[in-house]
Amino acid sequence: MKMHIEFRHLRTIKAIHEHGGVARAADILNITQSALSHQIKGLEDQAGVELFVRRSKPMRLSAAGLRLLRAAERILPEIEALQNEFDGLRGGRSGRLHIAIECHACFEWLFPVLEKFRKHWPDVDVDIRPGLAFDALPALQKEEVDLVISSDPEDIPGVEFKHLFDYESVFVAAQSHPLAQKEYITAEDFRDQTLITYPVERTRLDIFSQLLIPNKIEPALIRQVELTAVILLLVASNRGVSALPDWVIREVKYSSDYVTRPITPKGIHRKLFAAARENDLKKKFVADLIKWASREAKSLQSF
Amino acid sequence: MKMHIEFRHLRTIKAIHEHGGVARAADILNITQSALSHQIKGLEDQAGVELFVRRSKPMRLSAAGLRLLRAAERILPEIEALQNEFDGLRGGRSGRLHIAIECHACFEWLFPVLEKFRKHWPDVDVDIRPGLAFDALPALQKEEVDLVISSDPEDIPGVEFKHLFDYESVFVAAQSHPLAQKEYITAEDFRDQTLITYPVERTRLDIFSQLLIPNKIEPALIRQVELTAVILLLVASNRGVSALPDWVIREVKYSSDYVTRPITPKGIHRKLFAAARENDLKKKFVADLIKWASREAKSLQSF
DNA sequence: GATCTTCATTAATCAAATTCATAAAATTAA
DNA sequence: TTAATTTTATGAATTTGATTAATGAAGATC
Repeated sequence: MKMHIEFRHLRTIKAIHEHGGVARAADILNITQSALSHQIKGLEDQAGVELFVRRSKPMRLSAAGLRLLRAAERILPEIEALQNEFDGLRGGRSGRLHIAIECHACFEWLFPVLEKFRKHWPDVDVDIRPGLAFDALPALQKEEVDLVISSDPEDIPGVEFKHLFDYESVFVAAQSHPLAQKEYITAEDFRDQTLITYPVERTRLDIFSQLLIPNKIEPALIRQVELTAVILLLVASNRGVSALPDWVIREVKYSSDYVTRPITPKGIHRKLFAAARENDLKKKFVADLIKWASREAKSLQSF
Repeated sequence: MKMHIEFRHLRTIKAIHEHGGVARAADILNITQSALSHQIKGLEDQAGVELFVRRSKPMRLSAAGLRLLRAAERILPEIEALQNEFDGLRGGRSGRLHIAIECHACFEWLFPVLEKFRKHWPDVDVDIRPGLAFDALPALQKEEVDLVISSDPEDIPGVEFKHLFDYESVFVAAQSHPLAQKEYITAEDFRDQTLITYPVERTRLDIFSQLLIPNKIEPALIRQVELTAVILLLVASNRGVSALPDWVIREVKYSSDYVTRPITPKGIHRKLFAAARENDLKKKFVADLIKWASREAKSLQSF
C-alpha cells in the first residue's frame, strides 16, 4: 500500500489547522466540506495513520498530523516562491543572463555594468561563467549561456552579434625601455622580450592571434598575471612589456611611468561584440545589458 | 492563468533530467511516453515558459527547467522522508511518546529509563512535557500527551492505569532535629516547622494531599527547592524538614546526616501508575517504556 | 432535551491524467 | 543520399479519481 501525498493534501492540512475545522477550511479553499472529508479519509487510509483526533468535535491534528503540518509549512512556501518566479519569468521581470567573455580584459568594464544591472533587474540571475570562455558560441546555441562577449563574429543562425565598440591593442613598456624609442612595434621586436599577459590561452590574446602566431614569433619569456593593475606595475618597473586594449590603459593613465605604442604601422584594431540568441534579444533585460555595456565601454574610450 | 505544479511534475522533471530523455523517464516512472509529453506540454502552457530546449533531440532542460529541477531536488526528498516516517509509524517503529508526570520526584527514576528507551527506539519522539503536569489526564484523552505518571487512578473510558510500584512518603529531618526523637510524625508536628518541598502546587505533593490539607495544618514556612539532592542537603544542615518518597531517599542514603520517620503511625503509603490510552498500549514501544519504568523503579526500592 | 455545529458517507458527476495509435522530426547507419 | 531508428508530439478514447449534492450521525451549546 503506497501513500500518495499531493500538494492539495498539504494545503488542506494547513488550512484545517489554521482555520480550526474542516468546514471553514473548505470555505477558504473554495471547495465543499465533503471534498475535504474525502481527501482526509483517503490520506489516512493510504498512510494507515490517523491524522486527526476526532474525540472532541472541532477536530485537532494528531501527532502524525502535526508532522505532516510541519512538512507542509516547509514545502508550500517553496513552490509558492517557484510560482512567483515563473510569473516574473513570463512577465520578463526575471530570467537568466549567464555571460561568457572571450576577452579577459573585459572584466574591467563589465563589472560596473553588472553592478548597475543587478540594481535594475534584481530578479534576473546574472553571472559570468568562467571556464567555458572558449567554445562559448556553441554553448550559446545550446542555451548553456545567454550572452557572449567576443571579437570574432560568426554567421550562426539564430544568433545575433551586436557591435559594442572599437578598440586598439597597443604595446606598453616602461619609459626607459629601448622599444619606447620606436614609433611603432613589429612582431620581430617581441622575440627577445618578456611578455606579460593574462593567464589565458594564447588564441584568446590579440597579440598572439593577430600578430605573433601569424608571424611565428615566440617571445623570450611569457609571464602570466591576473590583474591589469599588476601588469602595468610590472611594465612600469621594467620587468617586461605587454599588449593591452587601449581603453584598459587609458583608465589608469595617471601613472605615467610607461608609454604606449601602436603595434605594426597601422596598429591592431579590433571590434568587440555581444552575441545573444535572437529570441533573447527581445527580452528587455538583455537589451538593457547590451545597451549599458556599449555605453560604459564608449565612456571608457573618451577619457 | 494560474500554474498548477504537482509532485508528479517534479518527479517527471527529475526523471527526464536524470535519464536523459522522455522515453527513458517514462519507463522509469512506469507510465507511457505520451503521458509525459502531455504532462510537460501542460506545464509549459500553464507556466508560459519553455522548460526544455528542443533544438537537439534528446531534449535538455532550459534555464527555467533547471530552476524547476532545483526545486524538485529540494522538495522531493522532503516528502520521501515524510513517507518513510509514516511507514515507520504504521510499522510501530516510530511514533510519539510525550510523558506528563504528576509527581515531581519521578524525574529521578524516569531519566535513566528514557536514556535506555532512546537507544532502543531512536525513531520515537519521546519527551517529558512540563507545565501541564496537573490536569494531565484530560490532556491524555485529548492526545496532547501519551503517557501520564500519576498516583491517583481514575476510571476514564479508553484510559488504562498500569501499576508501577508502591512507595511510602516519609518524613526527613536532620539527626539533631527534635522531631527525630519521635517514632512517627503527625500532622500537628508540621505546624511550627519549615517545610522544604518541590516547587509545585500543594495538591501534587503527598504531604499536603494526604496529610496537611485533610488536617487543615499550615507549616510555619514553606521553602521550595528544585533538586532532590539540594533538599536533602538543606535538611541535613537543619534548615527545615521535608517529606519524600522512600526510594528517593534510599538512592542517596550514604549521606547519613538525616533520619527518616513514618508519617502517621501507619505511614503514608501510595501507589504509582502509568496511564495511557488503551489504543497506545498495544504499541510495542509504549509497552516497553512502562515495563522498563516499572523495573527501574522496583530496582530502586531494593536498595 | 432541542437546536446548532461539525464531520462522515453514498451515489452521481465532472475534470483531468493517462493510454492507444500514429505522425513528425531528428539522429544514426548503410 | 536514403533507409532505418530513435525520440518527441498529437488527437481521440478511456480510465481514474477528485468533487459535489444530499443526507445521516455524533458532538457541542443553550
